[in-house]
Amino acid sequence: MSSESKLSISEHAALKAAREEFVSQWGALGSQWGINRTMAQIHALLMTAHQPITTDELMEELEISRGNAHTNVKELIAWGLVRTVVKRGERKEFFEAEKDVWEIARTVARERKRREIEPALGVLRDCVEKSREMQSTEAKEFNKQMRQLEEFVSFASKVADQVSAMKHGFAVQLAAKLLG
Amino acid sequence: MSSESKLSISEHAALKAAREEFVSQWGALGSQWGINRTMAQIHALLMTAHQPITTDELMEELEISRGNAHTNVKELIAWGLVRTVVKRGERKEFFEAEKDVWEIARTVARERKRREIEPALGVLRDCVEKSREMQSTEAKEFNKQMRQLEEFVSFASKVADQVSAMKHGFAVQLAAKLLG
DNA sequence: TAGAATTTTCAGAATAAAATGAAAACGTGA
DNA sequence: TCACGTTTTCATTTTATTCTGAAAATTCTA
Repeated sequence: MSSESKLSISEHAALKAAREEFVSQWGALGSQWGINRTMAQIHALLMTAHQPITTDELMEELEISRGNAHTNVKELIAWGLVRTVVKRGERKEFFEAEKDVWEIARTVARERKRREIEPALGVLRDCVEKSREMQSTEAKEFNKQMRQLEEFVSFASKVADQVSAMKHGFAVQLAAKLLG
Repeated sequence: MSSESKLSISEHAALKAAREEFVSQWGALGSQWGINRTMAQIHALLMTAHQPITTDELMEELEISRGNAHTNVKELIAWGLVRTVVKRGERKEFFEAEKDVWEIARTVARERKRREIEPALGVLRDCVEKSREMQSTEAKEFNKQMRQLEEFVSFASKVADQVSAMKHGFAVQLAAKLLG
């Protein structure tokens, strides 16, 4: 065995270890957000895969059941972060993740806006509306607080729109500006 | 009973209802994030309170136990969103929330950076480091992906810094610009 | 410093979320 | 249409999180 192939072997093992570290840590971080651990792990695995992966491979890599793998892959597809790939001559479905980080950011911005910001805006607008005509000091304070919160969440909503409409190049520019 | 005081009474009830709606919905929204329902509800209650509130009042308003109220108030204090108020002649502690929305945003930006962004950056830097010298195509792909993610999370970190250093007035300007 | 008021802790109970695995449904080629 | 490989569903189990309530610790007052 040549020294080069020895290197290859240890490098292969080290890469596998690094990737496993990423998958596992990313899963832990995900659950600190509202994201379920398995979903985050599957996403991490697919983001760092060099080729599309089947449900069976996910099950094996993460040591999870078929139902779990299936549900979470479908959830990632619903988010728009993963897509199905059909390979000719193969009956199984393969999955691959979007790898472009800015594309991922845009997708997440769009989805979080839809799932989190918009419902919050609804609640706030409702509260503003309900307390609009009230006369007491307390009611006026409440109305003011609700209006301020609404204004802020509305701002967040616009930011999400801007981000999700942002072209890759412009994002890089903006990043450079901010980081410089 | 004058018509004015009748109005007051129904207005009072309507305000109470609106506030309860806000507290309950805000709690539900919070749990969609990584935030526990009770903590979000306490925060909502304190944000819309016209005066500081005791643990016993929280317990009564939200129908929760002392332990629960205590733990979550302390957690809000740890986030920097709530502070203790001592009233002369009172042995009980009172709590009040920061009400300025931009101040809240700055605090949340600072804390989320510390709790979520920085650990993520740690993981990514570790993965970049570990795969830096590897030779195989797969390893190079992995390293590239990790570098791109690191760059992005680093950007998010800078944004968080900017926001948490932002003066109130500047935030309003920026908002106007973006909303216009 | 006793003792009363208040805060804090934490073991156990209750609840919510996630995972399993097997059955059902689906789709395809013979 | 049948048989087989695959995907999907979902009742049940497991795990994780949150909550309770009472005891312990702390703080204040007289």
